[in-house]
Amino acid sequence: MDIKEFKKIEKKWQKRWKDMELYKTPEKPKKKCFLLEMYAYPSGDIHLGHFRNYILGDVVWRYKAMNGFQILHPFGWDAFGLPAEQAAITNKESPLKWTMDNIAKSKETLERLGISYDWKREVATCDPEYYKWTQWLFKKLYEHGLCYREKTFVNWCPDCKTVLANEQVIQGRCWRCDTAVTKKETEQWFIRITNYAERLLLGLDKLEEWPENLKTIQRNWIGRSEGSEIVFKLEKGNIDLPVFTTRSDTIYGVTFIVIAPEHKILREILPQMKKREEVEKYINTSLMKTEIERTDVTREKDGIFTGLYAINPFSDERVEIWTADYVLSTYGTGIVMGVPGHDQRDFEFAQKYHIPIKVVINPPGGELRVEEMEQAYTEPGVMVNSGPFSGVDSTSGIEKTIEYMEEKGLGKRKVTYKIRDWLISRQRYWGAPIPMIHCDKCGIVPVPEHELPVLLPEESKVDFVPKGRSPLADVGEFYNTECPKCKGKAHRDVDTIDTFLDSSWYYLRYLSPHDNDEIFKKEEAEKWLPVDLYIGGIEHAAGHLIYYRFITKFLYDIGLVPSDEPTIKMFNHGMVLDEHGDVMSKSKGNVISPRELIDKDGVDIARVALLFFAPPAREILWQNKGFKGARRFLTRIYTLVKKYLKDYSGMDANALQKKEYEFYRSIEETIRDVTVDIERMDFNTAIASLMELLNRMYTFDKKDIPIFQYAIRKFNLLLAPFAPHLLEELYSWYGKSESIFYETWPSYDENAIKKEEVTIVIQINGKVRSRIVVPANREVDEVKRIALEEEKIKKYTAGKKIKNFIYVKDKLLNIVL
RNA sequence: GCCGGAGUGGCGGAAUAGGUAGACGCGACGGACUCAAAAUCCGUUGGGUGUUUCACCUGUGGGGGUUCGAUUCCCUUCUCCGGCACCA
Repeated sequence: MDIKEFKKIEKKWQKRWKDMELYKTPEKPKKKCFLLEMYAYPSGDIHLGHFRNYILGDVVWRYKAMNGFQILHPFGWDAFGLPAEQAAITNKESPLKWTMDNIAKSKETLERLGISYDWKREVATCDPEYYKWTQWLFKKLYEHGLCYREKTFVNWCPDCKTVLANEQVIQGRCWRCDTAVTKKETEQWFIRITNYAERLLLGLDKLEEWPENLKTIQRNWIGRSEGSEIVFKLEKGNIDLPVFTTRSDTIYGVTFIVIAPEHKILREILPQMKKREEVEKYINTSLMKTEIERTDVTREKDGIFTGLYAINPFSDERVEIWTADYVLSTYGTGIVMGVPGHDQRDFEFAQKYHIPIKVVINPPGGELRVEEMEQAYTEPGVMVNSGPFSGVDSTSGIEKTIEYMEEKGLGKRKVTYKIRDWLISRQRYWGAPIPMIHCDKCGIVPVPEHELPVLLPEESKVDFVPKGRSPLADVGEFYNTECPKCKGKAHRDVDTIDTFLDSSWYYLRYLSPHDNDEIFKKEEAEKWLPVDLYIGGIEHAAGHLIYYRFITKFLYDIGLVPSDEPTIKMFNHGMVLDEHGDVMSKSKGNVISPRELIDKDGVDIARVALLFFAPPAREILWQNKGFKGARRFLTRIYTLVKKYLKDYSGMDANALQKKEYEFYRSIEETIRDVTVDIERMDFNTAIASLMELLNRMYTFDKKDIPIFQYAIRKFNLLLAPFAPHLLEELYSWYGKSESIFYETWPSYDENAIKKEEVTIVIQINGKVRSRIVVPANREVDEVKRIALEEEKIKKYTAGKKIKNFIYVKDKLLNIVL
């Protein structure tokens, strides 16, 4: 079959489907399915990775449709973000136009790919009708005390000239431009996601249909750690120096404490220091360092003694106060107690600076001697030199010291998380403006709801070249405003919202994308939520998918959504790599565009090839050759149907001859296998089963009898989700006028699958020596008797004593000699 | 360093409540069709040995174990990929 024929069919059906509104979301779903794939960032055109993701969803749509589901299958655009602005800076293009052109192009490609989206529900986050509600959501978070402004040291990308959330720093580098991230002290907006840390963690246990590795990434990211906060006191002056520790059993071994260089307390106590200038110098050098330099594990730790002392609340001992940049200001209390005897980092630090080392835990049955120690002893043991706790087992010592400190008011039990509050303001133009107003008199005042959206100023008035402050700061008509409270002079917040807030709730806007009065209709939420299946890449595990869960929990708490988890089943597809296993990228010049593929082979062939290459969860190494198999397969079915399709008015399975009945059985088995495989998203093996059946159809010699027509018809239904255009065409050849996707998915004949004859493997000592064909369901004795009469078996058993028989019914007999 | 995932023919990959390893496809080889080639159709195809329409040996990264029987379970080790990485 000519490729042109495929393309003609493709065009024909894409048009018909559009005309008949095949993908339209039903108003009143009886059996609902909310099917979601991650929306796309419109940078140029859809790429092969997207294509793979979207055909996975498309197969599910078609399968579910044939199983009687009413489906919501929407699509949209993650349309705000830096690349658009970058295009504006480098090519003097309008960010809006750049974005809209890319959306148009990508959308056209998606339509040509025949993906089953209900385009009536399309959303784009840069649309004021959309970002109005992003701003509304920001305000809601603010109203519920989950949004606050704070001046602190934050991640700063010197290239993008904006701050970054923790999730956007990948191994010390900016997620977008790969520049080493530095620290900068500024005032920023944060969202208190840490309030939800515990629930985000516990919720994972209930997500049974989420991949285990994805949940592990989230667990690690949340990083729950149980311990206690112990309050050391500054020796002079009534200042608290709380430390967080998981090892309160080592409290008597503290010989110093370390404060993070950017810690506020350090600045407070600075005036008391004799060596103030040196300490200030150290602090400044630390702050100059990049994230990579500071977190380099191989680097030797350094620090400086402040000259001040603190008091250990357990022992009343005086300990040195140091500052060192290996201590992170954003974790725990930003102050760490140094126990060199029992923590390797503290040990190295103490050795370098000649700080005393104390043994307070002895190994079971042993005794440590400081002079002989070459490293810290970090294992459990017996507490010694620990006042009232001496002799206590160190594991239970943790609990006992906590009880003690709570009783005496020296500290308290504490759970700490690695996850940080979400830094959400960005010093860039192309995003949703933060809907807040700063008034000298009234402070921070939210923009009233009826004034939303706060529109981005026109592009012609904006200078996009980054200056380290938001471009909006220099647009007078945007900046200057009136305070909603006192009506006095005020100014707008000039930052824009992190695009991860846009994407945290986009799935909800699909529920009622054109509603101007509400973020989404509650009754629509009741109808469709939660998402039944969400398909996207694993790279979003510790970013988008955490925010997505978090915002859902928040909206659940304020009564807007019926479930506190957004998605029942999550599926991560693998990446599409080039033939050498490298990521496809423009700079490498190894990009293959979906358009290129479908121009050459047509959509159905490209779909089958991509689906057949590997299981969807695994990565694909691109192979041009692989397409040949898909092309052959689809051509073969086309040719066969064209040649042999006839009228068909049913067939009687019971009247079939033996060979025909076996053919019938193989059809029924294929129905079962394909169904099971699709349910498990094992699309590659589903297609393999269909290939097997097709091979059998080719070699089946009576192509003029009803059973063959039966095979054709079942085959068409089973293949339809994978190659929809072609199968729709073949279906129309039966004289059907409706779409094949209104057909019912075939069920199979249970009785036919039960075999009346089985092949039993005969093993001698676990090695296959022969096979016998017997009627199904035979007992061991009968099989034994037949097996022992086999010539091949006799050869082995002659003169030997048989020790044992292992029989697995209908499968195997193992004779143990 | 810690936590995940994976190692199966020339290649992509099947098969794990332990039970015929290599489904299906690519490639290769042989045959049919053809003046010829392509396409198509029909076969063969893990490696090895032999007396080569058949028989045996060997084989799922390496080593060991449990078992009548291990790609599957356990221990150990190597390699690759991914996540986190001074988190106190």
